Amino acid sequence: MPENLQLELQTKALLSEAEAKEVLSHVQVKTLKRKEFLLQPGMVSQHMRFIESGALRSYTIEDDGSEHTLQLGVEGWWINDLYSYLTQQASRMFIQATEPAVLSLIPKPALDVLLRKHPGLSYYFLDKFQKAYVALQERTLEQLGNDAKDRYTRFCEQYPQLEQRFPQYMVASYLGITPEFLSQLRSKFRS
Amino acid sequence: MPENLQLELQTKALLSEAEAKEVLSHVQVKTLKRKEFLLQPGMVSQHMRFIESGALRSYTIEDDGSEHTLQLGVEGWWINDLYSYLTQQASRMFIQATEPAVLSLIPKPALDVLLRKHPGLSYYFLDKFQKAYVALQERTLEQLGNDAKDRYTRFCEQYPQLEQRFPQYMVASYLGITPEFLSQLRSKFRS
DNA sequence: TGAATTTCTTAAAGTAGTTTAATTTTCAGC
DNA sequence: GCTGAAAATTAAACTACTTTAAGAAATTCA
Repeated sequence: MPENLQLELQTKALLSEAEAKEVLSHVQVKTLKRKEFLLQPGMVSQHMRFIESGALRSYTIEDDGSEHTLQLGVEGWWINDLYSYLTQQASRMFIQATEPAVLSLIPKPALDVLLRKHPGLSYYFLDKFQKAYVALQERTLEQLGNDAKDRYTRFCEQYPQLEQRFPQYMVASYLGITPEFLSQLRSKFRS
Repeated sequence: MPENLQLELQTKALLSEAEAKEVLSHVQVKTLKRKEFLLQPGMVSQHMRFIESGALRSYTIEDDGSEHTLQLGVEGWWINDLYSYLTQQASRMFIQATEPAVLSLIPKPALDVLLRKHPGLSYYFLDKFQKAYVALQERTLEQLGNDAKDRYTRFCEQYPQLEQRFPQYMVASYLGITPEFLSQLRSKFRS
């Protein structure tokens, strides 16, 4: 079933078919209905999670009830609370399916062993982790320096597939603006 | 000379005195005058950099001339462009001394070897890296969710030593507001 | 297919933060 | 201790974004 993960491992992590199959032998497949949760506050993230199909969002809820979107992800992406996964501490995040989704989960203990065994896999995850860090740094600088219109246009350029796929209010929450203001921006943008 | 680094390695990375001395044998000491640069755009970060004494700031300059502060650091902290260091790509950042400073530099090739040799050192840097990631994530959520006043008060709580030590306009640029507005916030805060 | 729910839009009034500009204060370095 | 430069303050006018509210459009799933 985890065909997309196998493809990813062979083409991106440069594993042989046999190596990829070995990784897949540890994988649990998880199916989520729309609105179902993959992770909730208080839980510890026990797996690396690859999206085979569907779409998910990770977000926090503040004391005042406001939601802040950390990540939007679709098939072919990894989604996780890396903090909770790496430190094995309780998460403060929700990860929820925004469309029916199928995920491949690699349990941390199994992955830790596999990483030592297959250098290609280590490099792949090291690279993913570095890219996650850099993307976060970019986002921090973006928020410091640019107004909402610029942030939105760059978001559309950078992630054209996401802008179509997620409700506007989630995109607004990712960008740090209200859905009403995003709606205004979009209508100005069209004319 | 690198006494603070030795202390850090022995108490935080839990290295023996002999191990710490081995690390120190690879260290270059660099002295910076106020306003001197440790890193500039286009350069590749070749070292892990520990602040023995003094204070530094890392920041970018946008096309429109505006500055955005990524990190403020004082003695006992590490400061770097991790992206450039890890990927060995050209940096887009400035790192500048805001006070006369002394740094201990560990060249990347030497550190890569040391990390394999001393597990304590690996765990120490893995932990540092995870914390850097988490701090960045916190900052992203902070900026999405809180207004300037809240961000400033939390900054003061979290880093009381920094608020005193750096010019206000750098703190403002770290928080993503103008120095004028930070000045207003501060005067409201006092009364 | 149709009803219920969720999402999006529009607009007016309000607010948080910026800009500009002039003045004062602080501080580095001789 | 002086001096020039850098940093901080203040205030008024302005703008980007939020809030509130109400109606329209789209989507889900029974």
